[in-house]
Amino acid sequence: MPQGPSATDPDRPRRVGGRVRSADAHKDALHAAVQILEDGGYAAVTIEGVAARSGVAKSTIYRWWSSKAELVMEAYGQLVTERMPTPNSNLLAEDLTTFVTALYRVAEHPARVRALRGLMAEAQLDPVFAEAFRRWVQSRRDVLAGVFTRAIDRGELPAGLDVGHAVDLVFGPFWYRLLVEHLPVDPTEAPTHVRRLLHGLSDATPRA
Amino acid sequence: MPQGPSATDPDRPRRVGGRVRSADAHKDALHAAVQILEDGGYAAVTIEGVAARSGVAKSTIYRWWSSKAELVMEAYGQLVTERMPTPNSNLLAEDLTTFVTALYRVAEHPARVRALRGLMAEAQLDPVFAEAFRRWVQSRRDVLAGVFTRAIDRGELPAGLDVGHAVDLVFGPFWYRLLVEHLPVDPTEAPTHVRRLLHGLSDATPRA
Amino acid sequence: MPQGPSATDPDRPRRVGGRVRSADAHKDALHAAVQILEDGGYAAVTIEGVAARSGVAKSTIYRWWSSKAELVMEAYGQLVTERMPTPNSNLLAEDLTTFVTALYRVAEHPARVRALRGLMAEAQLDPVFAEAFRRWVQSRRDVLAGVFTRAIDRGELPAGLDVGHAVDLVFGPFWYRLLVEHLPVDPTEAPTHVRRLLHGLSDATPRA
Amino acid sequence: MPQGPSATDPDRPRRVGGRVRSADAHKDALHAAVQILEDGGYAAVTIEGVAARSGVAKSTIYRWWSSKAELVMEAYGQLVTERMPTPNSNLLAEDLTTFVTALYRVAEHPARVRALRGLMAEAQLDPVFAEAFRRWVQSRRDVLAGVFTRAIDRGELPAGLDVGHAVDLVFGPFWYRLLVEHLPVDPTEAPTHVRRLLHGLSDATPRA
DNA sequence: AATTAATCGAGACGGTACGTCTGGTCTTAGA
DNA sequence: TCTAAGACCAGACGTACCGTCTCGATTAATT
Repeated sequence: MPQGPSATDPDRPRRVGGRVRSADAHKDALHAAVQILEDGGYAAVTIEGVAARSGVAKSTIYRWWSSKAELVMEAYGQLVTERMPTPNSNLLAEDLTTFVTALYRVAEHPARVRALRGLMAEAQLDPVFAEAFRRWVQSRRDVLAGVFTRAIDRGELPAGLDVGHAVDLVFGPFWYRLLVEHLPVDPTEAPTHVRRLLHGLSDATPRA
Repeated sequence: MPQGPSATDPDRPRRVGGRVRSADAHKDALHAAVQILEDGGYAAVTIEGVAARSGVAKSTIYRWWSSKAELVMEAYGQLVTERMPTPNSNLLAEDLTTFVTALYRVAEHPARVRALRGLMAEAQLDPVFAEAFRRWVQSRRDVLAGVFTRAIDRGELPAGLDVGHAVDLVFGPFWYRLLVEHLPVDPTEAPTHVRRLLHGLSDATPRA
Repeated sequence: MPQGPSATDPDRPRRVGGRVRSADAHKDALHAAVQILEDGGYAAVTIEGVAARSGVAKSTIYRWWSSKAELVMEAYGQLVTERMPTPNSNLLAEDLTTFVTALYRVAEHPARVRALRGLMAEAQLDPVFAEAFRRWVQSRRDVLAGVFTRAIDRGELPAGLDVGHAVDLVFGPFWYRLLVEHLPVDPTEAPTHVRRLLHGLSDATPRA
Repeated sequence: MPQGPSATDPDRPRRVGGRVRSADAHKDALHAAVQILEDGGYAAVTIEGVAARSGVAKSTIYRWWSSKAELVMEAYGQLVTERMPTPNSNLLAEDLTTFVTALYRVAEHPARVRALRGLMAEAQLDPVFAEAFRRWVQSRRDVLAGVFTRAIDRGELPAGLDVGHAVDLVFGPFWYRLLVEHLPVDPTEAPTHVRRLLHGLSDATPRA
């Protein structure tokens, strides 16, 4: 999503003849989707509703996005992604804290939270979309995996570390709170969480 | 959910007059819901379909459950709950390993995984259901929180531990893998995960 | 309906033991039916609604009336019937005018009109009720047929007169206007209508 | 009904874009409605059933007809209408006999009788439909009113004749017998009925 | 006084049909 | 060739009543 012109990029060169692709229709549909999402949450977004609000025909929307999730993903995924840092100091604790703080900050934007939750929901219901969603998630995971790998290279972490599990220990609790809302996601807790992660539950001095 | 007769309990006493509640209808509807869920996933469950398959009238189903999510939740929540242990040895590592292993074993039953994923999805789309779902999740969290609290009492964990976060470090990665399926949930990895949790990512000897 | 104790007569003798029929329940149900009818028209009358409004159980209503039409018929049919005269002067024109005027006066009571129209509608939809309705209609026709027969006996009408058709020429236009409402039913027009009937459309002096 | 393209006319011009109205769907729905009507009577007609039998989607039926009465009216109203003559000899008796005979012949087709009775019933229960029904009835009345008006112009009937009442004296008894079924509607009786109408009940020689 | 029988209310049951809604496909007119 | 409009089939939604059916409680007349 962040890299290169997507298949639905309205500015891509036309192949042969025919009416030129309407950049307005594309933009209008995305805009309407975002508006409805912020107004009424993910469940309120329907292709029908986006078509009505944007003035873009239903069939045109179906031509460019295979489901409302794809549409919302294009509208919001990038938005969420572009603000995430790729920290690279020479200190794991610092890199992690930077990353986790930025991650937790997403929760400060209710519309983005609604979007993320909606996308996760859609991934559960539609296997085809799940595939696209998983790819996006993986791209996010790769960034964090890089942080851990570099720490291993520097000798800050044991060579045998299960990086996949380490990444899950960061994203897992984040998503879990986002989805269940049993506890708030609070950026100020990020440093504490990072320390707990590095030194374990048994460690007596997480605030040292 | 585990405690006391629910509002839909067919055995609750009648208030005054009226035909007695049919335990069969209750049971049949739940059973049909579970069957359809296991056959075709959560999205395949419809009130219409449950009525048709169970022979219970649609109106009867609506009388007792306000949505298919409530219905599936009653059918599956209980099923999942009753298989989860409440470990209570005097060793945290042992209790945790027991709990996490049992938790990860849920992933060995594809139908249950489908159910859990569907319930989580529904919670994202329907705020009313989210409330019920959160209560169920909390009841599961409470069990694990008890394990941690007892460990603190025994001095195995620092008194200042954020128990909520500790619980999230167990359930978060589990749900995350369940929902995204980027990596398998493997019960044999449970001991490793527990050791990582207790001693931190920096610890060099998680397999000690 | 006017003659003899009906099957639903609350005063009929009980066979052996048992709780005595509740006159209140009977009265309350009829009363509620009339109220709903006057509020919202015949289509608004439902057994469910009558039960709710009257506090009489649905099963009790079904015990005494086989359909809402029977119920409305008992509540309204008698009311309509009892006001109709059985004129018997020695002058056909006078008898007819008396009868027709009384008949047309029914239209002055909107609730009775609604009831009659509803009963006629029900008779079209439910063959069983149609039978009962036809009997009631016939009892009304018999009264008028008597008027004509006596006029024939007195020599005021030809012996070969088709009395059935004569009766239809009175009730037919009345019902027709009641049901279609293309023209009002006006008691003051009764004398004119009677004269037209007796002397024919060709007659030049109906107002003589 | 006879004049101009109706709102449900499948041949009316489209405004701008959009898929063209399916004449098949229109025709199939009407056909299924007629079939069900002839099979089981008016009460057996349901939108659900028409949809199932015709293969036309329920939503499509609702797009074009607001109720089953509108649908049946379109299917049957026209059928009944087109067979009715507009007689115009120079003799009232002849015109009337022609008209009444044709009218009474409708009773020879049980399916049409069922349709007419059902439409009349619906008009009693649904005020919106009643309006449409009244318009159709009025168009039928106008034909007969024309017969009377021409007779007045020719001097065959008195100038002061209440034409509305005269029309009622023809249609009233017809509908009354159709709806109550206390006596058959017999086309061979048409001449007698016409003579009675023209010369009055008192006339001794209706068969002259 | 106990028994018996019919009533009453309440309300659950399986059903049918309602009219609405969304989804995804298809077909046209016009740019 | 593409867009916008909008009709089409499909099928689930949640609601309203239907007519039937248990229930426990009540109410006489009969033993």
